[in-house]
Amino acid sequence: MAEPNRTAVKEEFLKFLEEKNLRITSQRRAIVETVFSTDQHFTAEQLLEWAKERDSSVSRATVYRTLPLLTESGLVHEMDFGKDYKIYDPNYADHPNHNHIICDDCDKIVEFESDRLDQLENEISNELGFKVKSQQLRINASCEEMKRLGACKNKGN
Amino acid sequence: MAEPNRTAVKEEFLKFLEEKNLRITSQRRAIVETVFSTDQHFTAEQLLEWAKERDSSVSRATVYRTLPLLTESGLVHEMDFGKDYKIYDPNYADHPNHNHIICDDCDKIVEFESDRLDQLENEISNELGFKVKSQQLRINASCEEMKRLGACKNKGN
DNA sequence: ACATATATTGAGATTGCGTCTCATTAGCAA
DNA sequence: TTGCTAATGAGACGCAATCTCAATATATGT
Repeated sequence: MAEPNRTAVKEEFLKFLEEKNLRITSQRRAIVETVFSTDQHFTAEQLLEWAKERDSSVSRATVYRTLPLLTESGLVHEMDFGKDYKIYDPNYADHPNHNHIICDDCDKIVEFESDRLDQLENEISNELGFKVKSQQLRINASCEEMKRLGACKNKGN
Repeated sequence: MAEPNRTAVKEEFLKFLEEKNLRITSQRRAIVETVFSTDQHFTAEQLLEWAKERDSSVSRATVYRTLPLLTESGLVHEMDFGKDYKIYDPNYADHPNHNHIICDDCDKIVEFESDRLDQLENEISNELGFKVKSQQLRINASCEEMKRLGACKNKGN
């Protein structure tokens, strides 16, 4: 997976701000630069720390105020793995519907996409009278058991 | 959906405690009675309030200490809907694989089960080298949009 | 460039869920 | 009953996230 075109994503977010008549401040610039200069998942507190290195004037309040804008723009995805903090994924623009398998044995997180899954979700939601806005499937799994069966397709760990 | 056999579930949990050499205290009795006397979802704080009505000696600490036992027993399911509190579901013994649609318009939570979904999850996990242990699908949806289309199947609200 | 309207900011107080501490109490087995 | 020790309650604490409000900075029109 090659490094995505980060510049385009950054500009897309600035355009998003403009369209909402929101101002492009130096702090928001620093945050956007930070977010789309990595493809790692991060927490709000991590983002605060990183953004502060870029522009020490960035405050916790601004980070927490900007994150909802980032998720609303559809360029960052907010995830909940059952911890008491949220995790953000800056790769969402490229893979808007990906899901996660968390391995309870080795803590590995594997992402996957599935058109069949998306379609099934839409079907079920429509039947129940809803229109899907977003979805999050989390599968907790075991790789040990697959190793025992000789069917584990994971490399290390 | 008929009222499930609550007495059996309560006893199952007491047996679970016994097997782990844990003591059956009056507070735990009150909590168990409370949990399995409803089929509604609840938060830890709600459970505390309800259990206190039954036995005023039940404290916050004991509720928070008992909830992990309830989930470990498999009789209650802990869920994370992205809020800053967790939600607990006492119907899990009867419907161990159900999923949730949360309506962002009216906050309604609808449960559903789907064999096709379960099967698809198993398929995908196997392909990736994992064995499913548990899963949680959350669909955030809109009923307003369906109403606009005249396709909303929800009654009130 | 400059002035104006107002969106945005930072510092720090505050909220709220959940956890921890520790002295006291109460199950339960012998 | 006794003794061991799991379990308890009250309240302190931790931590992510939100809120307040006076000060500041941005975008727009002139």
